[in-house]
Amino acid sequence: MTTFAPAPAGLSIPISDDFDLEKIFECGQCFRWNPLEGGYAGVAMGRAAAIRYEDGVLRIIDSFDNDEAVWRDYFDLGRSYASVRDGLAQGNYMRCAADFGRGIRILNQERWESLCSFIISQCNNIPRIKGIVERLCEAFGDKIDFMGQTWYSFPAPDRLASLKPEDLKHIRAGYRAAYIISAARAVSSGELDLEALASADYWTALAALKGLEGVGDKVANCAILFGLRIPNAFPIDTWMKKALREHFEPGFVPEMFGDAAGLAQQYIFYYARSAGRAK
DNA sequence: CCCCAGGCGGTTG
DNA sequence: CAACCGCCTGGG
Repeated sequence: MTTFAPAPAGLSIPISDDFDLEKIFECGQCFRWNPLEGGYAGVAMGRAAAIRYEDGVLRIIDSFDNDEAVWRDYFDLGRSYASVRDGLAQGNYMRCAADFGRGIRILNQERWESLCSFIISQCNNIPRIKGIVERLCEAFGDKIDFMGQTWYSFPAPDRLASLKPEDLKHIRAGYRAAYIISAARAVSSGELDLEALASADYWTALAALKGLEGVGDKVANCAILFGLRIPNAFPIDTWMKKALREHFEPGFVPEMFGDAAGLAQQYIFYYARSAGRAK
């Protein structure tokens, strides 16, 4: 410990790759970030944080230790998105989608939070998903004091495993409450090892996750892409179905994108959804 | 009132 | 196999 080096107030990380904070937080991959003063504020990895991006510099101040490595990993800064995007921009439709989604990055989110959040997402709209997730965190997460406010971490599976569906009544998750608890129990007991699955191959992870109640192809692929960080997962929801039907050959398989499939999915999804909303 | 919203699981033809 | 339907809840 040196006496002359003041503790940094926060992080300043210069970025030269694709990076658009609004697209990253609004493209539907995460549910706990909200706009604040030209940037975003929220909670990830047990840290409340305020984040902004201006003039090519990512500025972060968090409630814990401002560990640059943690946030570099979260924003996937070790991967060059510009070059992957360039490779995906083939054919008119994919070129448009990739251009439109330029700046999206796939966040490396916590495994359990990602799985649980996408269980909640099924047959639901984003404002309501965010509401349910926030109520879940307020009720069962740990308090975090930050910027004069109280924030809450995402509750660990152990915390939820002992609950009964009635205990989640006020969360207003509806029929998904039972799914949340049974998934929490599977993770908490070690029956489902998310850490191990992260180093497994895609098909192994898919089969294991689909063994959970209330987890089918869509939810499993989201958890694999965003939580297990397996890059070739390809979640197909109603928007993706429509886009694939209208703009791809009937014999399309996501494997044709290889390890860039997950990012391709994000570009297609973000593009299709924005077009659908504009109508 | 109806319908839909980033599904899943069980049943039926 | 495909098609259908109920499930909780909230918003348009």
